Amino acid sequence: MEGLPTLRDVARKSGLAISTVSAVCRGKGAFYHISPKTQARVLRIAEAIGYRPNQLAVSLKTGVSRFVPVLGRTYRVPITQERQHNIAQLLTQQGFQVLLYDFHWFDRQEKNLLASVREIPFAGLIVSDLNEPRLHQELWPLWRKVPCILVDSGQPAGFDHVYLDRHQVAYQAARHLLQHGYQRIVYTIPEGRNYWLLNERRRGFIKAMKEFGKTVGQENFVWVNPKPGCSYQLGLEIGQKIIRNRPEAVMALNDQLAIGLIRAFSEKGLRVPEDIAVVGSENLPEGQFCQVHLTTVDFLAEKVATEVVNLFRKRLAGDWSDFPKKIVVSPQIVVRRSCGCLGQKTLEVADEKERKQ
Amino acid sequence: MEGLPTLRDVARKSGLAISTVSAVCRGKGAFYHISPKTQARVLRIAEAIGYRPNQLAVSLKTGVSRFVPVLGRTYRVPITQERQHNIAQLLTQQGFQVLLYDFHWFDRQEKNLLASVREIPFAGLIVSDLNEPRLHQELWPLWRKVPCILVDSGQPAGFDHVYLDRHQVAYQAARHLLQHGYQRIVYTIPEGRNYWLLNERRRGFIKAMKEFGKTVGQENFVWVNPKPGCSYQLGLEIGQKIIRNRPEAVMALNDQLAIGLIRAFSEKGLRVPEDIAVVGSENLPEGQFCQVHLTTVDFLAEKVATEVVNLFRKRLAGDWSDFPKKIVVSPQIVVRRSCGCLGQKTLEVADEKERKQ
DNA sequence: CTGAAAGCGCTTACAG
DNA sequence: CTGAAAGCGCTTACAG
Repeated sequence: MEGLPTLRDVARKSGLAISTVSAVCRGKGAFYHISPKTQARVLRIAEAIGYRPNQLAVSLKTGVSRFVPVLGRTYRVPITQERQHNIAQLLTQQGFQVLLYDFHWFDRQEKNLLASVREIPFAGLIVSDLNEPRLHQELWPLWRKVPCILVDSGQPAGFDHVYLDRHQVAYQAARHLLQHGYQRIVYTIPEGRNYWLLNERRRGFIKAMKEFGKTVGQENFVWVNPKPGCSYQLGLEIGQKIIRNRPEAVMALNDQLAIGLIRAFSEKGLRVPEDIAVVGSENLPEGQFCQVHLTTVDFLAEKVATEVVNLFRKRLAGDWSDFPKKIVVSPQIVVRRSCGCLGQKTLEVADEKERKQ
Repeated sequence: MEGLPTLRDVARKSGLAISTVSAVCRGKGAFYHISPKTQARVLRIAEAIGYRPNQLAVSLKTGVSRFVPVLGRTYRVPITQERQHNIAQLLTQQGFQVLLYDFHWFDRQEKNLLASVREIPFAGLIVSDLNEPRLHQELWPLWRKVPCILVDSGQPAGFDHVYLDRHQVAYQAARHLLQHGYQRIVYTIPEGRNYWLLNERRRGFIKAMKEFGKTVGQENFVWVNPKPGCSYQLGLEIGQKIIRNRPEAVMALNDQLAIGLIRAFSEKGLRVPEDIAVVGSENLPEGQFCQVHLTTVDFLAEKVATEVVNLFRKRLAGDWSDFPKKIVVSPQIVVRRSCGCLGQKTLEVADEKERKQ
């Protein structure tokens, strides 16, 4: 830190007062009627010695911070990485300083994380993937009328929340399968976990099944225990087990798991989608490039990120009129080959027919 | 930011002077002979009103910053994400505030990135994946006797540099193939790029080939154009093309590409490794779980991250005795099934035999 | 048009 | 043991 040029250095070099130089550097030269000649000289000197305002001092003085901690759970989870990346990019491009934290670094010590975050005055907070309601409480001491946007985080009371509609994820996938005549459908779902976004998936699945006159029981779920970075292999393992029960279609928790499933089925001589269909969710790039191109439900990370940052800026601008707000982003099914449909157009026609019957 | 409790609030509540409270909060109570009773009272009050020292003010006053910008190129590149994650975790756990930047956000406007970084006084800098020598120059104005550790970044003059040995990556992979009798080996290498780490790979490849009495020509390279997130499919495409020339073994630029290759070969009825061998590099989790478990060269992201952070802290502690230092981390071959070896032990025996001949 | 002065929240000698 | 004072680098009325 030592030796960075300061406003005083520029003032001394230019023979002007600090306040004059400050005004020019902030672009307020015209406002203070400082002559263009003087302004140009100041700017030239500042440039020459490499002066940049010290944001720490600026923040301290003005009480306005540009720091935005972005907390999430991204380790080896491509879809959350993608979203986090998009959020950070938007914030950075808009002049914020992004402090990135991963819950994975703290391992059940989220309090340490939050304590560390509290030491720097921030413009606001973005918190993703916080499913445990008890942790929502922890956020309160951090949060004093400064924007705090939760993302994909259960049902936080008294917080703005932007999330991707998991009910729709499951509903769209199941409906798509049912429309194509698949009857015995199973859904791979993490076991022993019970958070809201997951329940939403279950509910969406059940709703679609009911609409097609089917009941849902234990036999429609396959309990899995996903670990970061290993979804693909989990799909392989689960796929081998599932085969015994001969379902007609599988809804995978995510794309990597789906790709693993497809692999497992092929190895056992089953054809996808003729013998068994697979639908993923997330829409990662690899889904376009596996052996059977994956039909999946796009999580629209970029759209979610945009909504998050827009809401964040709205709050920062002082508009709390609709607080607390829920923004629900609807996912979008992407039809490729893994469930035997013929393309979106054809699908819609089939859909129409079905309704008329 | 408004309304955060300050030292003054604690002082007023406790009826003590600000400096006394400050001493206690910094754990310097004993040093100043402040009575335990007083200390306990101060701490209790601070806790009660949720006081935390404002790091911006602390930095400004002491001239010591805990901010560490970590720059890199991680978008949809699992291996750099892994390394970045490890570095950020170590730094955060050691009390630094990590500012994460991705070159991808700036798209040829790295100057904007650096300008933004310069506005906050930092403890030091970690810069990864900066292969263009012209950009090394840009770092100089940022860097005034504050640690700046480059990672996997070409051959920066006058900077500390920690990198994974790409020469070894290619050498180990090629040698492994040659030891198993594979003759016609091709290496998939990005085309139209010419940076040092890539050249190191070429050199390592050539060295191994020479050691086995083989010459290397254009026919030993397959030029590819990798895009983030699409390596898997690139492998599929390239695999289909490569088949025409019937090589016996392929060294893939990375694991995802390797997995794609294996897929492509299988689809054409070639058996891996009986008909054609594939070696990856990076050692991502998925390599353990693809159809043929991938033999690959581990990039040891965690080890690299540890070296980076250790060197960073050494510099921060004022020890510049060995500056500028190069730390070269050697990768490690991970033998699985995709090149037909029988396991590390057997391999080494084969190796010995070969040398004796 | 320009400059002197106060103060953001803290730490650090230094005086009592 | 405790407190008054200066100052980190900046911004912002306000006086000239």
